[in-house]
Amino acid sequence: MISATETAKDPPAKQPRTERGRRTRQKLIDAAAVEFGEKGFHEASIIGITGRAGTALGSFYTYFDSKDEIFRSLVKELGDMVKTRAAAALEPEQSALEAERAALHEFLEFSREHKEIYRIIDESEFVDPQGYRHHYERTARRIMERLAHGVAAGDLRSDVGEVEAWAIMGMNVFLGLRFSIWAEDADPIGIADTANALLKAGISAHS
Amino acid sequence: MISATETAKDPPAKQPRTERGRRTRQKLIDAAAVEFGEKGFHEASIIGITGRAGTALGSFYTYFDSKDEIFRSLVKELGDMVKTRAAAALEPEQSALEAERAALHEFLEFSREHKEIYRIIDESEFVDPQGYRHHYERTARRIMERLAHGVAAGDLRSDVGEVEAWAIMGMNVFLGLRFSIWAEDADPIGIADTANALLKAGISAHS
Amino acid sequence: MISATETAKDPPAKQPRTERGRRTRQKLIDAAAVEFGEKGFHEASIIGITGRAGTALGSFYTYFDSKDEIFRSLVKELGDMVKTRAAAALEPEQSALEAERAALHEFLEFSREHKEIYRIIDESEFVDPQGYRHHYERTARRIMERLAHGVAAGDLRSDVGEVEAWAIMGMNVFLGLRFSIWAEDADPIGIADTANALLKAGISAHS
Amino acid sequence: MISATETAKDPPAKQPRTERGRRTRQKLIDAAAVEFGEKGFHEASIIGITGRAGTALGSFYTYFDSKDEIFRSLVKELGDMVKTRAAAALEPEQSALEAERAALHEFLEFSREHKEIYRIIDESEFVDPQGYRHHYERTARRIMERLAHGVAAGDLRSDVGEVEAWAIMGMNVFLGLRFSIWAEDADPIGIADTANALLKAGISAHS
DNA sequence: GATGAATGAGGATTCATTCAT
DNA sequence: TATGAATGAATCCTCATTCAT
Repeated sequence: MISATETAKDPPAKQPRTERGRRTRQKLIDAAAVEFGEKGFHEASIIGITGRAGTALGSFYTYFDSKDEIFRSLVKELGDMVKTRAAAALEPEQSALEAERAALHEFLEFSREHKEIYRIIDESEFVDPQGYRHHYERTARRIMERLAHGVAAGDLRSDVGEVEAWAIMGMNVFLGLRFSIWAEDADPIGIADTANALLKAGISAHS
Repeated sequence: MISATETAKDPPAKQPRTERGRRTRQKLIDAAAVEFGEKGFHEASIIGITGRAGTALGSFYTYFDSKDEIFRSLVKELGDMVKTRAAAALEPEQSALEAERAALHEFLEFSREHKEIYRIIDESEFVDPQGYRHHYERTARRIMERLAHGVAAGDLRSDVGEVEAWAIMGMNVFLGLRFSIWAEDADPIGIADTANALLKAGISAHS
Repeated sequence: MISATETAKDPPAKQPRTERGRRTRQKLIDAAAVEFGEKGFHEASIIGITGRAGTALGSFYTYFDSKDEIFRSLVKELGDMVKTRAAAALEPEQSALEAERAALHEFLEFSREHKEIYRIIDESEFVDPQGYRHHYERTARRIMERLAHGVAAGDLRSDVGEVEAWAIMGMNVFLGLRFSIWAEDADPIGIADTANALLKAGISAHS
Repeated sequence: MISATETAKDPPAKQPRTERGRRTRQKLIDAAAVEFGEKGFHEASIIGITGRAGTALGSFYTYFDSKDEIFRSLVKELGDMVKTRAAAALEPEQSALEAERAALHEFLEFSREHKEIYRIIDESEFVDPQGYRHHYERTARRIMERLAHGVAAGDLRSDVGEVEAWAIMGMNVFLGLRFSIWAEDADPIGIADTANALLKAGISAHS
């Protein structure tokens, strides 16, 4: 149902062969994150990227085949960062609900540090549809795995599954949009607690 | 879920004076929905739109000032449709939870009929950022109003508020993405029921 | 052996729909002949072509999809011109040898008027290999047909065929290069007579 | 037919000092023959050449000043090869016609072994126009000298001269194109015989 | 109103050549 | 000598928009 593996073949790409090359490539990726985050894919320009990176225009093509390719690299890198950050926030003995609270909290913090992530992931729907879909499917899968653990541990209702995973992901994404990107007018911990209360017992008065 | 976005000042636009003109204009709007939905804003072209509409390139500018303008018109039109549909699905005597279930169910059905809506609303983030933000803020506000009703009626916990509204909107949007746009491998009624159970009592085993 | 037909499908191309458009297109073709003849394909530029044609850069793309395409159109046009001119020079009652003399003479004259033809046909070997091959194969075929007539009429030896056709074409092309393109230091009529004497009786002293 | 083109001043070029260097240089020349023959001058790239040669990009400039220079070196090398081959095919006591037959036959064989020669010589028209012209003028001169010998020996008509030399060169080049490069569907000996019969007595039935 | 030709700013991309290691 | 990263000039092509008919 949900694709089971990371894309088999990362494009072989032009991998730098020296340390100096590796550094230049990274400068370009970082610059691209800023440029794309600020202007969006279509308004962004290679000149803008290399300008920010402090390299010559041509150097871009030493490391990337095209504007599309660096964008895709960026989407993947951001996805990896989210995954890493989320994983780091989890602790072995946590209950399923505590894990979701920690994951959301971490995501809210991460989004505040990397505001560009929303525009880049959102725009990947048009620039790199496969990467876009992959991003959300892998994220949903991670949530499902956590939920499955919770079910196995007896923390969660036994019928909890994919629908709940996508619902949780949607909650998280929109809470990030509202409280990390558009305004920081509420404490991430409070948001995470509130959302967690919803998950724990719903919103009904007579639970 | 996805509602009309009225940009502050609706420029009076070039209104057709004759019936023939009105028909030509509508043909262009319909063609634009297909073109934008299929290709996204930037890949779409005026030629593509007029080609589908069966009019000459120049005729486009008889009715619209720019590519941006027809895009915004389209967003507005789609928003109006959803608004109408959503309103029709609600019933006066419904409880707050029943209203949310009905709203989600209707949205899932609508999304299946108008798959282009996701791409168009999503892309408005880049084409008409103000409209994009406005769209979600107003939708969240509408949900908040329903929740407030529920609180007043004693159906919902008294601390339910903005965070829950955004969480619900996020759930709905992502459930639509997964189960209406990407695949129709589950029954909208079942999805709506499952999501509603989450809202009602959470996912914990010991509620 | 030698392909029997003109290429089935001339690319549909962007045909002008008005008289004005037809004129603009022709201005571009004429300008391209000069530009390509002067600079060669790779040094030539679209700006150079539109500059000579007196049109805007973008107008080029109203009529041609690419630099390659106009080049190919040109190769074809030149090939057609050669064919037309050669045909016009032939007369019904001519003997085979007289026909060859007339064809060579006409070609020498034509080459003097259209010196760009050599560079363009020659460069088509690299830009439009199919067109290049097609050009010489169709020319050889025409010569073969004339020779076959001559054989049938009893003017020529009965074993005359494809080898002789290619030999004659080669003679003509190189005589044109030497006496029409590089220098006009001899009279086309004299050249044609001399070459025709070779065809008639060879160069041996004891024929 | 295709002979060495010595551009007025052979720049001393970067001669390798060591045996290892000499070998690297030769690897580059060989690789260039393949690359240019396959892609033509403009489509060929230095990276393509060094890739085939198995050297680093930068090493190219240790041995050649530019892409043009290696191209010219290649033309010269090919020319030297043909010159050697042609000379070896001629014999002292041959009649003028026999010499032409032997020269054509040898050229047809050589072209089959070195199909790249056509593309490289042809493209020199654009890359090294002086060399191109020089090449054919010198080849024509060589044929003229052979013809002059034949006239002196009484083998050939006394009015045979430059026109016939260019005609013969053209025949040979186009027979090579047709029967060595494009297809090998006929025996070089047969071709040479047929062409020689034309030279000997023409194509007329009543010679 | 309808038509389609004309316009030109704007940007991605290539690749020969230079240079630091 | 060998290596491969860095450079940037050069140009093709797109397409929204304007305009003449």
